[in-house]
Amino acid sequence: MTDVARNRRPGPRLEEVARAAGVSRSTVSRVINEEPYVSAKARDAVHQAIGALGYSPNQAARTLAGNRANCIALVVSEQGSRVLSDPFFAGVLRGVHAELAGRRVQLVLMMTQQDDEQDLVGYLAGGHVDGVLMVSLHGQDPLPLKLSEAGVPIVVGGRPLVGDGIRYVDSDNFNGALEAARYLVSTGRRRIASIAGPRDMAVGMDRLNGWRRGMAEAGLATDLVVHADFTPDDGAAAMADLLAREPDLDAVFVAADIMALGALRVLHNKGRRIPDDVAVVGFDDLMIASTALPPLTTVRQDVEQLGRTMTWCLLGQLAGEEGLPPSLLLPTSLVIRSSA
Amino acid sequence: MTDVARNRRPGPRLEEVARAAGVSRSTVSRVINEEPYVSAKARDAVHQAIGALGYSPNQAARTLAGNRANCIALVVSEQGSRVLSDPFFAGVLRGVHAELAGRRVQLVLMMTQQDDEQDLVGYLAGGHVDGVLMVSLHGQDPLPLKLSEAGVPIVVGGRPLVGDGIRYVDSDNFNGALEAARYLVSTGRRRIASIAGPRDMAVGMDRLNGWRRGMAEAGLATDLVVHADFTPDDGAAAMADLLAREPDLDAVFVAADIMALGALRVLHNKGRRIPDDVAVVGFDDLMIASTALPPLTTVRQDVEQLGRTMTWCLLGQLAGEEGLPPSLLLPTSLVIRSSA
DNA sequence: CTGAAAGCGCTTACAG
DNA sequence: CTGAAAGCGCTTACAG
Repeated sequence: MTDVARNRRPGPRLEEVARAAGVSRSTVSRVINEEPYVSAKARDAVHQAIGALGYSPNQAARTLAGNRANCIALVVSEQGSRVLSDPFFAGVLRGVHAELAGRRVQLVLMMTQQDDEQDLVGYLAGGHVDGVLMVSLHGQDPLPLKLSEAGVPIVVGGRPLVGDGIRYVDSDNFNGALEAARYLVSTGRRRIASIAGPRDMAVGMDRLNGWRRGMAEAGLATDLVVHADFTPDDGAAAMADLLAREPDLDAVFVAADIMALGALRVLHNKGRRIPDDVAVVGFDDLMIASTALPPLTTVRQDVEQLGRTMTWCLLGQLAGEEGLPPSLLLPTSLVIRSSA
Repeated sequence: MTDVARNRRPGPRLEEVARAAGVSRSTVSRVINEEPYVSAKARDAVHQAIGALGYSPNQAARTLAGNRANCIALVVSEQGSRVLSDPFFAGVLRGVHAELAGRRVQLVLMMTQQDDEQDLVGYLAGGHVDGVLMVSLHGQDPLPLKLSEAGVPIVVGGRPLVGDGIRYVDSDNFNGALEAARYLVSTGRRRIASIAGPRDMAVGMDRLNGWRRGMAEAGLATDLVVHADFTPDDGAAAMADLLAREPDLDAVFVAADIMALGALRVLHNKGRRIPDDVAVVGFDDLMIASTALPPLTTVRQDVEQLGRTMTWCLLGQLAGEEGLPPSLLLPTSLVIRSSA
């Protein structure tokens, strides 16, 4: 602390750019913020000065003066802290980042804990961020609604189960599951089970309903359903359960690849040939789907695109754009491999 | 823009806290920053006022006035944009976040692109962040060295191959691989191969060298080595290669679970029983290790702890703590399942 | 232990 | 299209 200069942020200031370009600070600011009503001559001079000096604006000062945070938060509602290793989250993050590239918007990552939710709402509503992207694996999460009520612009990844007006982007889980069901029917399967996701998650219910619709179209029964968590072990337990109830089932639609992994193991251990005896279709198209034994037929969702679209929606909202869709569903596609 | 009040950050200011507590702004600031030389009476009054008003300080103003960013960057050097879905990255991120909890330090996520590296160095060295955590999967990456030379405090996750003075935290890959090798030897294996990682990554070389040392200890040959990328397909190709060269190999140490997945598939397809004919040991202990067929014996590294430790190192450095270790290796442990 | 005052580096009406 | 000036909300020597 003896050397004050060392504590000072290095680099030129807007002031110096103005001097070098022969204009006022106001004009430099306008150029930087790409405002209209700047002469081409002034603009060029400023750009050149910025380049020559290597100027980069102080974000804190911009935020303080502009009453804009230049920052959005990605909030992950953490269930047992396993979210981050989820490929879904990773894909969304990748998409968010890609969409933000080149914009002067920073991404701050926040995770909710059970106890600090009120703090988090206070923080996010307190102007530290301009808007919020949220990935909530748990549909009942009250946080999106609270933030929305607090006036924070928010876009949720995955349909929330509570809060009607909340903008979200999701994969079209219903139609993805419907397509999977139709495919199984088209290949001659008749006794088709489903390992569904949790009841408190929209993704679980939407995929279940899509499968149900497909069964109904074909006049097939929908009694063979077991709900399970999105883990291999739960998928395995569910598969064992289904086989005990109906040894003659000839297909199973598993609402997530990660559960399908467990289901494949159980089918293999019980001596069922895949797909000869039992056809298996998963959902998500994780990397592990293609390396499973046998390679898994599955419904592909593009989670990176989901992240990009969420970000696009939020930025549009922040820019005051008109006519943005309230919510969006992204198409899925069936990837046929060996398991069905 | 007609309603100016709407554009103003909501909530009370430090000024109001000072008034409510009956002290000056300076004193409130000191309390907030936990500085010494504040009377207990003043401290209590301030805390009470903060609570009553629901005050939360404006980070931008703190940053601007304090010449401190209150923010660290997590930089991910992106190779083909597949990094984010890597469980390694996810675990590190979780650890970083956990270690940051409760501190008034924000985490900004940045990804390097090929073309903007100079911009990134400029940005990170420009005082926008106080320090940098970096996860570079590619050991030759010049970025850590450049940042270090630019005076940016940095801690790297995973040993960098260039830049001697750079502080890093890594798992003890050498000893983990050594333990794996010793275990295979102890179970009577004699013709032991290894699928090694890429040569340009420290993690690849360290695990290879650990295995070599274990072989040397037992007087066994180290000729059966194939280098491969950390993907299931590359692991599969490497396994096929090894079997072609030495049909009688009785064990293989695979330097990453994700490659082991492919190796298991090839061994299975070629009719080798695991572990009866060929024992397989992986590295990492990913979730997929326990659900592989058969469940994979592997060397566990605690990547979340890696993230926590990186963060701890960086924060200590920023706080000017003395006697911090230059770099750290975290212990690994062998997890014995069915494959070996 | 405490307060008055300067200053961090921008943006933004306002007046021209 | 442009500039002078006020102000964003804090921190930090400085003086006491």
